[in-house]
Amino acid sequence: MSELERYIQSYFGVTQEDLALISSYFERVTLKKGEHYLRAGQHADRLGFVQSGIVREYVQVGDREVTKWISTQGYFVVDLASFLFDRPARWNIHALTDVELYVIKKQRYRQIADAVPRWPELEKLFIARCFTVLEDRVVTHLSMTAEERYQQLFQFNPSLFNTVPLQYLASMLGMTPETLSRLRKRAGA
Amino acid sequence: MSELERYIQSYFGVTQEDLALISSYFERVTLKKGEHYLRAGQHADRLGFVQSGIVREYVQVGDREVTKWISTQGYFVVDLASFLFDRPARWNIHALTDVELYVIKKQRYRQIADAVPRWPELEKLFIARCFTVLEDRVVTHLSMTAEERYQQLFQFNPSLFNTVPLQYLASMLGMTPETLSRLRKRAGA
DNA sequence: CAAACTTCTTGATTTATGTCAAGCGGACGC
DNA sequence: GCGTCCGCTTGACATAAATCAAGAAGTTTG
Repeated sequence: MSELERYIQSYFGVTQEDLALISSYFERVTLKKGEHYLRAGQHADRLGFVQSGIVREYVQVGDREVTKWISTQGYFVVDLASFLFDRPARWNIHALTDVELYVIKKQRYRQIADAVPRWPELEKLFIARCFTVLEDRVVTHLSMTAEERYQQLFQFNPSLFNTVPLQYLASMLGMTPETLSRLRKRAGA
Repeated sequence: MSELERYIQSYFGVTQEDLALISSYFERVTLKKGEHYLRAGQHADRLGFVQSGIVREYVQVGDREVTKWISTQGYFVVDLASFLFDRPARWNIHALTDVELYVIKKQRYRQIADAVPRWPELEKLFIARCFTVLEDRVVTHLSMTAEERYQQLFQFNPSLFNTVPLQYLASMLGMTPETLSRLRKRAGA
């Protein structure tokens, strides 16, 4: 059972047959460190699942890059607005390490619904979960200081701070690299 | 055609028959100014649609209230995690004016899917739209100053600043009432 | 292996925003 | 109509975080 299948199983709770069917629709894609999987302005016509490696989603704002999210094993990577609504992608998606993905094209993705009748319902629940995670993230920014946001992320996933360049974590937390560096020093002391 | 029907029509593009059917599942509820529609910890077993009036969604954080969103005509109000996943509500939902809602109970809501086969798909797309709006809101907090966030909201919906107490808008924008007051003064001058 | 980049840290300083406190003014009840 | 309350503004000050600049540490490249 691949990581993808394990993930679909745990989140969507489908049968073994459906599981094999769904995962057969994906194809394996590898990215070299530094390679782009998607660039803003393109059409995101495929959905990726991170099997291994680290992927960064960012948006160019003026002369700086704002990291929206870092995806590691078990995350899907996509520009959802582009994928579902055929709009130009807003996010750049970029490999921070060598990456293995399972990827499904939009056209094939649509066929899942035919093969698995409950799929739209499962998919709805999945997206709703993502929505509620983002709701929390917004509240985080409305109610916490930079230090509290750092502490929260560190407690949730300390290993990120070994594996991901700190400048990207700082951006994702909404602070400068200098500030993150100082918070880390303070927390460590 | 009610505002609710117009809204469902424009977003979900269903037939006249489906439209009438769906809207018949809702019932009209009114709230007095200051009344709570939902309190954190309760189970949100109903979904509301704002027909008129202004509704505030907030969360208690320590000794202060953080306003997550202000809903006016055309918005749905619900704690989605509670409604879909039967978890205790995290948001308080509170009438800032007298409010007219159309409300549907979860049990009846489930019946829509039986009556309108395309419903799970439509619902998925609707939630996905909400998700992408929140994605933008997160990026807003990662990349903009308090002043830029104020400008953005003011340009998007200036009338909010006449109709909603500024303290709540300040909270929703992630700043103090004093800061919002000063930004408004500066922008006006 | 050394040079050239990156990335991170650290210090000095500036700026944006928060906090505290006082006062103004409109809305509401009596 | 007058006091009271509530929401907003304003000022003085404190603090968090950004910016600018330099240097250290680690990595990649030739």
